[in-house]
Amino acid sequence: MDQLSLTFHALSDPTRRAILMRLASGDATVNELAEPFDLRLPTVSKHLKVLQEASLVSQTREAQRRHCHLEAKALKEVADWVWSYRTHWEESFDRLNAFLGDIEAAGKASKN
Amino acid sequence: MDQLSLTFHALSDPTRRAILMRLASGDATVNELAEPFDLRLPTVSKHLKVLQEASLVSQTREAQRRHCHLEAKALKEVADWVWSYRTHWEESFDRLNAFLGDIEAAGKASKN
DNA sequence: TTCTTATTTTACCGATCAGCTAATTAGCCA
DNA sequence: TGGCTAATTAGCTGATCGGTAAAATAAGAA
Repeated sequence: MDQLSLTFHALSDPTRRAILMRLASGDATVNELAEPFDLRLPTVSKHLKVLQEASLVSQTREAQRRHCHLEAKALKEVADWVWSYRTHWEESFDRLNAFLGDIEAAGKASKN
Repeated sequence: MDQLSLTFHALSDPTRRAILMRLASGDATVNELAEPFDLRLPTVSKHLKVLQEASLVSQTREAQRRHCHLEAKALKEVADWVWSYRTHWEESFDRLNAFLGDIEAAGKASKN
């Protein structure tokens, strides 16, 4: 599978996005990451595996503990991909603005 | 399912991303979209349904034809989400720069 | 009305997904 | 060694996925 598909798939799960958000505030062990969820440890472990395969998270070992770290580079690749569509949402924004402009103009015209 | 999960899931398939890229260059019918792929029409039709449920594509009917249109607003929501992690990839960029700076400094020092 | 074109719906298949429990690995400590 | 803690692996389930063929729907054309 290509990198972008792996990344988008990893991000398509709310639990995995929550894990990323948690890691944005600092590294954490698997147990710490699992704590806020109503999920068994193997489930969280599996989610972490998906995030690692998408290069969104890395782990370093210290004794039995695994310290998980957010790898933002993969997120930047998503940002770059989606950014290439920027002109399209700016276009619709322009069309909306033009439409609202027309309404305003019509409103002013009706007052004269 | 929440909007972001729908959108990320829709984007996790390369065929669907290719469809979006094609639509970025202009509206197209279902048959036109299917043409470059080695896929049956129902398959493409299903992909389009996923994209529509994620609000990434809209359709308007003209006779039998369905004209598909890229809806970039959903992409902007992805951009906004991923943009909130900006500081993290800038951080690692800074760390890389600092590292390269150190190497450069060490190189210059060794020449003296 | 029948034919053709455009597209969706239905029903099926094998693969993958997210969750679970139970068992296993790995490393610390007594 | 044996036990405790941290985490993964193995194996199961039901749901969803991406693909198919075949049938149904919709609307213009003959």
